[in-house]
Amino acid sequence: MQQTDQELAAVEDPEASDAIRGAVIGGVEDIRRYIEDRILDGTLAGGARLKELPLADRLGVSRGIIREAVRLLEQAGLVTVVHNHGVFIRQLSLEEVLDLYDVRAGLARSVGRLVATRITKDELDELNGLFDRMEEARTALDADRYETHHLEFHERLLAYTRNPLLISLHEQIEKQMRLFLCRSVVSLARLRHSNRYHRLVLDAIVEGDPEAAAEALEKDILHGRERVLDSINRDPG
Amino acid sequence: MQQTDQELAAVEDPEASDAIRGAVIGGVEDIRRYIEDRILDGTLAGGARLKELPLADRLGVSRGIIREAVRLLEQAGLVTVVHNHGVFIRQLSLEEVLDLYDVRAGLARSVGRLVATRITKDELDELNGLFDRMEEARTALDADRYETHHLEFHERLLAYTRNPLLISLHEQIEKQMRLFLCRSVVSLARLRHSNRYHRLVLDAIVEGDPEAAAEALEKDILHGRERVLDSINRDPG
DNA sequence: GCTTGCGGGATTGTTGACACTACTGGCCTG
DNA sequence: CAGGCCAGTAGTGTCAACAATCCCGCAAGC
Repeated sequence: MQQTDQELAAVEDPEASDAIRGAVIGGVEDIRRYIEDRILDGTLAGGARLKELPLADRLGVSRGIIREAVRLLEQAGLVTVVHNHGVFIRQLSLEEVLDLYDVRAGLARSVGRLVATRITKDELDELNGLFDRMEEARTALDADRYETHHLEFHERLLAYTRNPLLISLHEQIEKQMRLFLCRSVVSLARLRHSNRYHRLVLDAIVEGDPEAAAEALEKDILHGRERVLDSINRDPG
Repeated sequence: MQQTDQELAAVEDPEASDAIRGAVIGGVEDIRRYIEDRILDGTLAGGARLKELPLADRLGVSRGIIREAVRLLEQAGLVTVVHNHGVFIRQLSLEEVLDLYDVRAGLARSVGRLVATRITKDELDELNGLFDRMEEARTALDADRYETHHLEFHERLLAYTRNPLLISLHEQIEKQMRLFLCRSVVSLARLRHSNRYHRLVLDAIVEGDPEAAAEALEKDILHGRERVLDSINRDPG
């Protein structure tokens, strides 16, 4: 809405119509989400083949719908389609995972820069509250609760950038990462060191220093990248 | 190829099969490229409606193929699909374009960091050659030739990161940007200032300083963002 | 014994038709 | 004359069937 002087466009405006409808969508998107969920929860393991007919049968829809949903997932990097052969759940090599981290590091930097610029007082309070709860969980060595708050922390951070594309890309990258490690193993070592960068991020935001916030978030991701490398070197395969 | 000790995988390996086939693909991908080209060259203007049946008829394929290609384009952010209403060429608001720049700035940073780390001597020579040719064109005020070399410069830079995901995302972002400004207007002002950051990038790479290279490339993009804002403010609408 | 050619079965690629929805224009009514 | 109702039509959503391709197993030949 709130666009008043742009109605001169001869072309139709999809947004307006979408606002009216929008509620009851159904169809391809549902199927996509179903398959995606099955991939992310490990039901469909990496490398597994996805047969269209059984899946269509199981979900009570036609193969056409499945194929459309698969194209979405292909573009999102969750499956690989081989012509005349089938669709396979994507399996990431170590190299590809490291590539993911490198991309995510850049995105994290944008997140830091934007959040520090755009955050409101209330939102900052929210982040501070989450940080405190993380500290609590950390000192109590409660990995599960720490992880819950940690996820929430990053989710909020992302939302406060107010950049839908950034949010969308970040989610896409994170989904691909989950292809590699279905359940993020929260090591105690990670628990011990993790909050350091979050403190830096919050400090930078309070100071209104976008560069420092960006730096801290980027380093956080690159630190995670090194951790993956280390864990692989220590335990190959 | 060159993967010798990973043949133990019980699951099928789509990559290997893809290498064998791969040459003659045809099908959805061709259709996708056709539509994409028509969008990027302005034949299909932003906001225009894309009717499946005429398009399928024109290209001599069925509507199913079109629909699959459209899903690809939807995920790539080039079209918007409104349920029961149609598919529209995406039209970017100024805000969305600025969001694109913010994301691209982060990606550019990753590019700089990786290139400075991984580039070879020959590749650096290649970049230096391109830079010199850009300087030539710049002093001659030959905007077209400058733009050609400029595009090549960034393309090479991107390739030298050796990060396929980064390359793919960058291309995706750039395609979306072209939705906004079909023909990038090369102003003389831009011509005058543009090579500064490229010099910084090359210097940083020579010095083997990833941080500086990342910084220069990020600033280059953010500079472009400001330029867009200025040009809009100067010439609204 | 190993390779090579060849059906058989399964799965993907593609198509045309049917069902449903939303817009369009005219008509009827107040 | 204005406003709303109602077919008609264009276009999308969905489906089931047909055609093409590939993998697997088997048998024949060297």
